[in-house]
Amino acid sequence: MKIIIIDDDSFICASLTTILRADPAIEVVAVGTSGEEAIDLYESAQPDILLMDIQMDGLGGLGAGEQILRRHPKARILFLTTFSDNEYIVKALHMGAKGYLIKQNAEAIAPALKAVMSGQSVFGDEIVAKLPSFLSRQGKLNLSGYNISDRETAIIEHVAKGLNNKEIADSLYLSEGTVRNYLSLILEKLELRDRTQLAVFYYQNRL
Amino acid sequence: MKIIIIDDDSFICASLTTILRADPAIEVVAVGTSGEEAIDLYESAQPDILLMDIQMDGLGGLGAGEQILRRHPKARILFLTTFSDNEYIVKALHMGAKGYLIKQNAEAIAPALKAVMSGQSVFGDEIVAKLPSFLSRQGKLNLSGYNISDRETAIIEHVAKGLNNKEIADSLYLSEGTVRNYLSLILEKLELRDRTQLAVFYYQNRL
DNA sequence: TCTCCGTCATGACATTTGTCACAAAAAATA
DNA sequence: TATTTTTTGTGACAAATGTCATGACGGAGA
Repeated sequence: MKIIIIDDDSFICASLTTILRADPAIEVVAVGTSGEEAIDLYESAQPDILLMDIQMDGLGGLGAGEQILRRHPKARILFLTTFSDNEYIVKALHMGAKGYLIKQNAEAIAPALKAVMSGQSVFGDEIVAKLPSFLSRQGKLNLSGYNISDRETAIIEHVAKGLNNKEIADSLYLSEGTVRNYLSLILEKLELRDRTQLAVFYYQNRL
Repeated sequence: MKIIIIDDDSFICASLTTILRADPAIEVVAVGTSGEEAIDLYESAQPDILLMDIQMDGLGGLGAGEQILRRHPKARILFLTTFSDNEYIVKALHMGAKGYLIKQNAEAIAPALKAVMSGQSVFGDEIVAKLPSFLSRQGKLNLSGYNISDRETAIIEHVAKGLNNKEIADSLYLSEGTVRNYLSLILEKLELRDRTQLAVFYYQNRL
């Protein structure tokens, strides 16, 4: 498979090239040191995978990746990084990158390339470990340990949408006073003070 | 590397075994058809990687994975799935699985196993494509379009912790009245009604 | 059957919250 | 210097919120 390597540190480029050339299945067809170069080289060499540092001067890995993907939506781009920077991870995921690897363990790059070649995406473990903290949507509330009824759960979910007592009452066909009573009970059970703390609790305990 | 295969469909087990045995680097040391069996086999065979269907009767792949990871935090578990179910993806990520593959492309499993063995995590492209929708925005609050000052941002962050006006005032060395005025202004700018809606906004617009 | 529990409700009350008008002090700007 | 703007503050007010006492109703279980 044909690979292009992009890294603004030419020493890293050389190291990667040497390591990858040791694998007969991998052919390094071009090496570059900037995002701009990555775009040109991608056009001319048409590689199977583009292996690119994410932190570079000028356009940077993300910018170059975006432009390449705009022209070639099926491009396989694998980002390399020294540190696992939260912001980059999220942007790379949004962009449609095929992976995000830590430079350190160089011997892991060849297997990663093969996995990408076979249609998967590969992420360094440090990267994956950060993902759960980014996810907050979906999933039910974790109310184990507390004794919360269905009705009460419904109230909690409405509070977490930002509804006031009147709106919750209308929505659930209850009187406003009943909603207030439920809420008072919920707050006591969860050891919270007010509806805002309940909303905070909700969003911090979703999985 | 030593692999255990778990799938409640014994035909799939057989197919996977055949495919993986074709690779000399892979040794299938055990095969099972339930989550309970996975736990026993993991203990007895001590594999490098556990390849397991996520949808099974009884304990299920997630339950078995949780129990195994509790005993062996360094266990490498790779989930297989027929469909990419959102809830499973999120739970698998939280659990600390090393990957999540679609069963369909069977030839991709061996490369994935090698990437996992070398310390990466591997996800099918259909899975990765769903991730961005689970993440919201960047680290800080996305206040573009609104004109929110530093002071106001500080108030917002305190509200999002569940503090009341008095507590915010004490924390920022302001009078309670001032905090109320700021909050009133913030709510107007963000077109929200009360502090609970502000907290909800905060948690839905950050990552 | 009786009791307990969850659901639903009302009224009263104190507190918190959000809004508004107004203004002093400090900082930035002309 | 004169002027705006920003930051901070007060007091008053209505509405929303949270708590409490109290009770009705129905179902599940002892």
